Amino acid sequence: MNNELVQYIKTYFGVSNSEDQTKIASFFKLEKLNRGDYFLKGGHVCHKFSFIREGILRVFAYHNGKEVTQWIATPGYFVTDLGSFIFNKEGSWVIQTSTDVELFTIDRSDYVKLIAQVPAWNSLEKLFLVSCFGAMEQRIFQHLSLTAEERYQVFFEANSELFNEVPLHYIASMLGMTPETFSRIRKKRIK
Amino acid sequence: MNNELVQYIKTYFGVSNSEDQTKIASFFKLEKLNRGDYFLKGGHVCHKFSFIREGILRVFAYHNGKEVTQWIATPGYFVTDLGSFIFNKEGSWVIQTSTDVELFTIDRSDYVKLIAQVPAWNSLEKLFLVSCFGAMEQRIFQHLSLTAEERYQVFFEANSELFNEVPLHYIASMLGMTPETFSRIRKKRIK
DNA sequence: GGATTCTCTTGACATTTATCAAGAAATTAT
DNA sequence: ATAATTTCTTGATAAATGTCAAGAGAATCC
Repeated sequence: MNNELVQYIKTYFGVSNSEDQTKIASFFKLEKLNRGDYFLKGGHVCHKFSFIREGILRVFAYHNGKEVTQWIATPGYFVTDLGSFIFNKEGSWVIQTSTDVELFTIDRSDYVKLIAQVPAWNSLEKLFLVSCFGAMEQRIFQHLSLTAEERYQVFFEANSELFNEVPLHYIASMLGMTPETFSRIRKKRIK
Repeated sequence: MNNELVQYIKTYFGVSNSEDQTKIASFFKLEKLNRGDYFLKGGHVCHKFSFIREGILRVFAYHNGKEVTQWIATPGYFVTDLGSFIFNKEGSWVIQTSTDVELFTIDRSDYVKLIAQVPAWNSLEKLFLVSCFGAMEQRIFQHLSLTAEERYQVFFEANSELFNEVPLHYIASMLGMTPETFSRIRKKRIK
């Protein structure tokens, strides 16, 4: 387990110092959730930051009474409501497991300790956030410059496995189209 | 000048320690650009991070030979190609002034010194990035859940001054619609 | 200050995407 | 196993948005 987590930490934060790796890893605890459980309920403060070892979670919010999927979080990546976790304020998102899930989780009080005990942490986390920032810029750019069909294609090429793992209307929503449009694009592309 | 910059630094990073404020401010230098100048040219590495004292810059990229505006940067905010600046790699964006501009600028070598001399910096910058991260999440959510007209309305309510300061087709592009659609929405709303 | 370019609008029309309704297929619950 | 629910597809139609073309007005250049 620790090796796995250490690997995530290396990948995410580029920690090369092995002492830091071990120290950072020691703050995270294995957490299991059942399918359908909430990682974060609407209107609550998010007190956890987790790497996903196994399983899938969906980040969404309501708009006009409908669920709009903002992101689908998969193994090897992290999950949290970042603003809520860092600033200890009410979250913007609902986060729910879509399958049974295994996480490496740190809660806020341990996170505070981690920052105190690993001086490099803030720098590492900053670099990590800059990477995320760039990914979000690209995602916005796609909405400014691509059609629904092109967004489908780009996403499919990078995430084809996911299409067998979650209801497709989650992906449709995350790409900013209705399930019907999504279905018609698929039909066209399979021919 | 310094007071102004110190104010930005307080606003952005929530620095309360006045010694840090002064120290941070001392690394930034006033830079003036003329209208039409490039802050960052396509394919180059971005070696600056700047607060905007006066004027407007546009962040864009090309798609199918057309300029797509990703962001319009205004006074009181910052401008850079973050991933390029931090990781010293080729930028994703072109950044061009839309008016004459006055900036408080730090270049990469001074940025390295700043990090070394102000221990709190990484932590401050991290918090700043988390805020930006949340803003981008919201922007994506708007593309998933709002129509062009609704995006217009939300943006107009928060940024009405901007509509007198830049060509409207920049704003149209940034909101993910054509200038024609933008124009028709305006017509409808003015009545 | 006249020419040129850029900006914005408008109309006609095409295309994309959403909506509504229905049903088949798959999954889940009892 | 059966029923209930969810997921996915399909068709018909409506609405939103894009494209192309033209022109008026404003800003900019020489």
